[in-house]
Amino acid sequence: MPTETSAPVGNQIHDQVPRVDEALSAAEELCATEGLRLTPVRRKVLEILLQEHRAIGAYVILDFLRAAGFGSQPPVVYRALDFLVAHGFVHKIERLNAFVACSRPGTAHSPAFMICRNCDAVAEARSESVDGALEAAARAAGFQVEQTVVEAEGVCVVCAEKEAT
Amino acid sequence: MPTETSAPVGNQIHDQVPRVDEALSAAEELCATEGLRLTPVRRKVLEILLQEHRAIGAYVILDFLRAAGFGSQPPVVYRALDFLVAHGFVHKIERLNAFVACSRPGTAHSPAFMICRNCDAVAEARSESVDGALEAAARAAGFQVEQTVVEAEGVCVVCAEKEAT
DNA sequence: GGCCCTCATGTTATAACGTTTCATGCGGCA
DNA sequence: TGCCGCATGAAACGTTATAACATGAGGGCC
Repeated sequence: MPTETSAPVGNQIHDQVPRVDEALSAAEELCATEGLRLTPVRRKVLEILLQEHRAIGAYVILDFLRAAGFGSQPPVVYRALDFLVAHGFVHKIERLNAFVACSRPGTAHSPAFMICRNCDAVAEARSESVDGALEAAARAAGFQVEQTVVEAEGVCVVCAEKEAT
Repeated sequence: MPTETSAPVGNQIHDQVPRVDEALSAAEELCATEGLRLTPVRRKVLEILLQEHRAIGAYVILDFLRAAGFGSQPPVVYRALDFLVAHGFVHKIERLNAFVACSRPGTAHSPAFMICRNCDAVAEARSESVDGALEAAARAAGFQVEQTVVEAEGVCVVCAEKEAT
């Protein structure tokens, strides 16, 4: 199975659509075993993010919710996002003030992201070594790390090829 | 000379006030040699951030500017911040949507930050090893990194001691 | 001097992101 | 049945950031 870091970033956008249902089912199971409630709004928000497969803003999600007949006030989407982020189904991309579905839910991880400035694709990479380096620097400063934000902005393979022409 | 990573995070807040003028002069020199214009607004914004020595929001800076007789509309402060960030005098802390003076201007670096969730102290750490790890992960994904955001949120030494009591 | 060009600033308005607050409803449980 | 905890609905507001257009200061050039 290819990891996020070994697959070219730009290509991840393809080949994902049929997996949305699968990912939703997995999320439901995960919630069931952990006593969490994947309510209709939460489920819908996760579905939207899985379908987009890129980082989108809260108000874009809100538009989708409205179209699907859910409440359309900001707290609706932010509450759902709070839940999904807290339980690892979704990540926030701080650089973009946007949200993306987690590509490996259920596994504890503090991910690193590669953000293409051209096509907005966001790839989630494993970041063990990054976290290790960060943790070492923190320890030297007497700092206790609780959460990390690691985001790289640049150009994905696909867009780099286009720019080269 | 102690580096940012070897000094305890919470302590950095002290012992910095007398250096504001010094840092401002250094910035002026740097601009002179590079053909950049450190205009009054830009200089004032940098001075404000140097005095605060912690991350503050754009609208807080704007309040200071207003009090100092400068324009008080958002674009005034955002334009100054754009300049200062672009030329490495100031960093944006994405996690906080706030800005902090660079502790090592003039030296090319993509810093890592330690943010205390209790006292809001922000320490700038060197991140060579973090960047290296990130760069390696990116290369494996065919991704060209242009900029990085590395921020750790947690508890600084001083606050950890207080919490322990 | 007069002209033009560039860059910085001033100002109005608006977009985008996020929270507070209070009310409503629904399921579990004593 | 009443109570409680949690999720939702909705109104209002607060915060962060940008677009768009006008004004002005300085520098080079004829």
